[in-house]
Amino acid sequence: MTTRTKRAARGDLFSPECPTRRLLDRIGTKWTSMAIKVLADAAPQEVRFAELRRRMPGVSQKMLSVTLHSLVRDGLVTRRVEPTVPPRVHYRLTELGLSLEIPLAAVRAWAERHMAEIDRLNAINDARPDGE
Amino acid sequence: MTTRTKRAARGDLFSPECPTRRLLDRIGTKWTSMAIKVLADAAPQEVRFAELRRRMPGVSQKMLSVTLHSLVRDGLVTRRVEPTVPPRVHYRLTELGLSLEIPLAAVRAWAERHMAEIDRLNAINDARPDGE
DNA sequence: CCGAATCCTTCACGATACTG
DNA sequence: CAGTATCGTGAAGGATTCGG
Repeated sequence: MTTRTKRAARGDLFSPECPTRRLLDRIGTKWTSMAIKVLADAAPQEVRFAELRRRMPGVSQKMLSVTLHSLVRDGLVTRRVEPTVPPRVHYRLTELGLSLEIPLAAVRAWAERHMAEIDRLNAINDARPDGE
Repeated sequence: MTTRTKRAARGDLFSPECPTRRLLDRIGTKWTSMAIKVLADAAPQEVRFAELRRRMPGVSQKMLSVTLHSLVRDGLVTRRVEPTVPPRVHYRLTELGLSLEIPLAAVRAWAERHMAEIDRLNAINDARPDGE
C-alpha cells in the first residue's frame, strides 16, 4: 500500500485521492444527483428506465444510461432486467444510495435557501468590478 | 419573468436552472470545497494567499487564484489587500460561506465513512462484469 | 425498450512565462 | 507576493446512429 493510499484511507482531505474529492467528482456530474433524488423519492419502489427519463427533463438517453451504470458500478443503485422482448430495466437505490440521499438533501436545502442570494451578490460584484 | 425562472425560483430540481445543480457546479470544481474547508478551519481568522496555497497541496497558483476570485464573486469569501509592497492579500469566509460549510461537512462525513465501500464495490463489479 | 458506438464541442485544469 | 495571459490536453456531455 502506497503512502498516498494510506492517507486516502484515513480520509485525508489533502490527499489527491481524498474521498471527499472523489465523491464530489461523482455527484458533481450533471445528472447523478438528480437521478439519486428521483430514485430516492420513489424508494423503495423500482423505477423503469423510460420513467426515470420522463422524470428527468433534458437528460439524453445516452447520459441517463451512462449515469445509471456508473451508479450501479458504485453500488448505489441496483439494476434488474426483465427478460422480455423488448426488455424492461428497473432501477432502485441500494441502502448505500439511500444513505447518500441524506447529505445530498442537506446540500439541496442549502441551495434552495441561498442560491438566490448568491445570484444577487454576483450581480452586485459584476456591476462594481473593484472595491468601490 | 419566464416560466423557467419561476420554476428555478421555487427551487424546482428539474429546471435547467435548478439551484442544486448550480451549487454542485460550484462545489464540484476541483479546489473549491478544499478552499472552503481550509478557510472554515481558520475562521474567523483571515488566511493569506501563500498560506492557503501551503495548506492545499497540489493546487497551482493560477487555480487557487481562479477559485478564490470565484468564491469572492459569489459572496462566500472576502478579500482584503494590504497596500504594501509586495502586497499581502487576506481571505476569509463570509457568514454565507460559513453556512455552506455545514452541508459540505455532511458530504465530507459521508465520503469518509463510505468511499472505501464504494471502492470495494467497484472492484467487485469490475471483476464480474455481468450478473454471475 | 434499452443501450452501445461514434463524432464533435466545450470547458476545467495544468504548465509556463510574465507583471506591479 | 499575488495575479494575469497564453497555450495545450483531457474529459464531460450532447446529437446521432445502430443493435439486440
